Amino acid sequence: MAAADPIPTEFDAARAESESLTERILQLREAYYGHDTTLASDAEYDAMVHRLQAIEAAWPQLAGQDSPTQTVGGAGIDSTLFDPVVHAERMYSLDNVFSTEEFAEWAAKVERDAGGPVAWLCELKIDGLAINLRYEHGALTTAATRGDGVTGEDVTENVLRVPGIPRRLDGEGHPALVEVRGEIYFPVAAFNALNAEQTEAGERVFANPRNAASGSLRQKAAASKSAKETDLMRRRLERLRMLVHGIGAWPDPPVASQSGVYELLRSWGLPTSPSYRVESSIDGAIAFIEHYGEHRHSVEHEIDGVVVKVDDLAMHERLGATSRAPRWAIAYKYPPEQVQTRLRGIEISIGRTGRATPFAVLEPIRVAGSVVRRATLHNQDVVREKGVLIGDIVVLRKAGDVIPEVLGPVVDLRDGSERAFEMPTQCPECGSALAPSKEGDVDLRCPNARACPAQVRGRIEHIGSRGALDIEGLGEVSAIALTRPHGPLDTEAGLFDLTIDDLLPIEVPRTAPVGAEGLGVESLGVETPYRKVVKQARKDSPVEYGPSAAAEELVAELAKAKEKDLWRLLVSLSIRHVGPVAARALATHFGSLEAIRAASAEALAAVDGVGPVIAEAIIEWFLVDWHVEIVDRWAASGVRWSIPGHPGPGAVDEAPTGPLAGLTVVVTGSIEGFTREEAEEAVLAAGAKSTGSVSKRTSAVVVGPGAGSKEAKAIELGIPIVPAERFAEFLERGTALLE
DNA sequence: CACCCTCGAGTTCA
DNA sequence: CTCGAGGGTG
Repeated sequence: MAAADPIPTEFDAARAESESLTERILQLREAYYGHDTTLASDAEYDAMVHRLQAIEAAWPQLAGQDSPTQTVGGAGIDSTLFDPVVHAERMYSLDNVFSTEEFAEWAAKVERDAGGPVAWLCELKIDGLAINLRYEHGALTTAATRGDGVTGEDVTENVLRVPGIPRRLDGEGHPALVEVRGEIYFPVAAFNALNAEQTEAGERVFANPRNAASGSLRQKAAASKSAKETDLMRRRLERLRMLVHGIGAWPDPPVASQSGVYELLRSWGLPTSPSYRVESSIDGAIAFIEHYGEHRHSVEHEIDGVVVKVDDLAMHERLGATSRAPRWAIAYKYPPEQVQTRLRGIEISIGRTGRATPFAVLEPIRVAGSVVRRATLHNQDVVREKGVLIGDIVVLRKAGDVIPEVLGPVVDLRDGSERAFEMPTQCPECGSALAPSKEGDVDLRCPNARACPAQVRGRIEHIGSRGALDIEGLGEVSAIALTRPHGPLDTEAGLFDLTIDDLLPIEVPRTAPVGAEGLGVESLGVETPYRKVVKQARKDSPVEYGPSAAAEELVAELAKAKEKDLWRLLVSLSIRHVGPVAARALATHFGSLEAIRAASAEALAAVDGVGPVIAEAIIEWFLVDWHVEIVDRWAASGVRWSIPGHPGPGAVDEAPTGPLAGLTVVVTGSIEGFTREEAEEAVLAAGAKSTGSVSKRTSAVVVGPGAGSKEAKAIELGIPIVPAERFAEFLERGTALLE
């Protein structure tokens, strides 16, 4: 259940502090502006605002539109730019809850006050900018921002450019005065496009759609601006949308419920949300909250929560409001998917191919359910494009809810101490000079493929990985252990010669617990993953050691790996551009490594899926002595470099046969009775190609539980979907099943 | 010359 | 799982 992300206890403290700060700040502000008195020094006031900003940076769900941080400084009312508008009726903000338990408590209290069950109107809380439209006798007279709830800014001129907002209401008999409240927002797609354009133009990106909407609406047309600038501004406004969700300043509307209000607004030609629902129970409302918690991305705009309102308008009257917020509505806030945190530094990691990849070292922060401390920055160009400086507060999100991604800096929070990242010139692991592998390449590489510890470690880990030899017990941890200084391996050449005796002495320093790095805790000792105490007769007699289960397993798995498929062995050589697909094509065509080695560039490039570049990469690979040594030593250890019974190069007709011949199939989600690997093997065995991404060339997508974006993509492209239960049937009958 | 695909990489959790 | 980069294909 995505809705009730477990909230750490610090959250409650942060929330309490932000509430008391908000109250204090608003009091001081009122005293200052309203009564011309000062209850605190400017410095004290500033300190409070800063503290609140810091809390909101760490807990963005606490930063609502009505927070004093949103209405002071930066985004606040600036009378020099926009005329103030006093709302005919105050624009309230909403109280927030952050868990379903809290929501249930609130709702139960409302039902007690109401004396019985209540109908709940549930709607999506859009991450946009609250706007008040004032209609007099059916004609739009002003559009204003929320401001502090009492006074906002006149942004009529800009709002008129937002599509879908009528200047005149449809129908007849409109009240002399009515205020229509709603949210102006950027649809996610338009927001992404806008940020892409900003990046391209060398301008700063917007941290979120709300800032973008606010920035766009608060642009000022000026005679000083060029026609081009004015045009740009218009285009931006035309990408905005509005949804309305309330009325004000109309004492006796001719409807009895909030949902009735929406129908009325819709009949007037105003844009209302298509996704609201009236639920007859608290559980129903919770189900709505949970549903959209899991489908936050299936609507066109960002959702930061759900608003639940009592549907009956008479009840609104009865329940009334506190000084800030009505008692008949509440905002349920989802845990944020975008947060801000400090970029402590940018470091370089060296991959198995020697590629130097910069990654962000972040102040640890919780995003979408896990604590993130690092995020990849891909390469120098990406660092530059994102415009992040070391020391910046950056916006972070989880792309696809999994991979942390730095979106960009919060420029407003810079204090001048930030510094630019400079790409190092030396490999952090072996000190070699980094250089592009060929002219004009963006990526820098460590040239020391043979001895750079990072590269050797990476290659050995790769050999054990699922896409290569799939060796149980050979993952990241054992790759580190095996390649430590004075460890048994200095390249992968000796991998299959490893014996239990080689493994026994391996010692790995115990890693410091998270958070204790650099605290001078040096005496953590070592771990001995491959040996265990067998016996010790008496306390003072010598200890006898024997191999641990991990050691036995690794040796046994290595022995098994020697006879795995030729294509897997090929993949494990880390030849550039030779992954599972190219390796399969090469293996079936040539049948043995010897045949591949003997082949000319033309012969290699003639294989389907192999072109001149891959061919060249293979030929060059075999020209390196220590590469050949890997092949020879593995062969001497019993590695089978050929497909038994293969008739020889080019002899195998590659035209696939079988029920799925000629199809391209994608498998996603979990399929009962198959691992992912097995399912893909089965697809291949049936004569189809198995690929990882859905495109218009895909023939069918096999969808099991847990499928994500790929299923959506398939539906979007109209590609046939095979449910997991019918997978076996599909393998036998092929396309016949699809008709 | 598009467009699609594969490769390579980073990250985090169960 | 997602992205960028760059190779391969129609």
